[in-house]
Amino acid sequence: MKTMDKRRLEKLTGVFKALSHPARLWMVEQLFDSEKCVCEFVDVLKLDFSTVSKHLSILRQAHVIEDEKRGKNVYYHLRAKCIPNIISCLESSIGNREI
Amino acid sequence: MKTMDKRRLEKLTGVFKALSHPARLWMVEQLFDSEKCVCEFVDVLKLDFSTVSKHLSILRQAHVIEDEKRGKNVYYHLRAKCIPNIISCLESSIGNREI
DNA sequence: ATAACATTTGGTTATATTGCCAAATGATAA
DNA sequence: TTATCATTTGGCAATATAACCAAATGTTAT
Repeated sequence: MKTMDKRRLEKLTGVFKALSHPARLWMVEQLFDSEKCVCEFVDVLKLDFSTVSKHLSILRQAHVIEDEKRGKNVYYHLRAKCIPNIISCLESSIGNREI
Repeated sequence: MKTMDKRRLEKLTGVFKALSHPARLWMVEQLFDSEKCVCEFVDVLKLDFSTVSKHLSILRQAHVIEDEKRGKNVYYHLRAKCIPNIISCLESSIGNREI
């Protein structure tokens, strides 16, 4: 495992780690077709505003999503455009077969 | 967030969680072109045998890899064949741009 | 300027993950 | 059978993560 490989691995694992929480993955999926503001997530997830904000921050740091302040709100967009494909690929590869 | 969606999300986050550790992701990459036995990973990673075995177990439970006992050894194979594509897709989407 | 709103940050506690060691298992070799 | 080798399992300590609450920030409305 080379040094440069280490940094590459950390970047990649950062993305996977960001996607490895149900609330975060769900929010990412909500961004597939349109931007959302933080409050929209809070309403549905029934988590504290601060909790949702921290989850979004983890996704942003991993470059999965990006934020845009507009008026009083912050809107989040999908940045890593390949994630929809990744999810459907994994679902057909793993999700179908039980056991 | 529907109930069935919840199970789907947990399955998917299980895969992402499995891939979200540098040693595990590295081992998965080693399996891209050929099977490996546990001892081969231990030698390079310099982690305890038991630690490596547990990491592999997490990957197996997530259906990312599968094991095959042969003689004294256990050989691991890649099971989720789309993972090489996923990684290269993420690398071009995220890995290239700094900040 | 002050108030109200949306979001983030800091702090704390509960839970989960990671790593090692030691012991258990399971297969082959002597 | 006994010994040996490869791997897994159980248990423990250190660290990381997730949730909440309270306080801080920044923006718009009055």
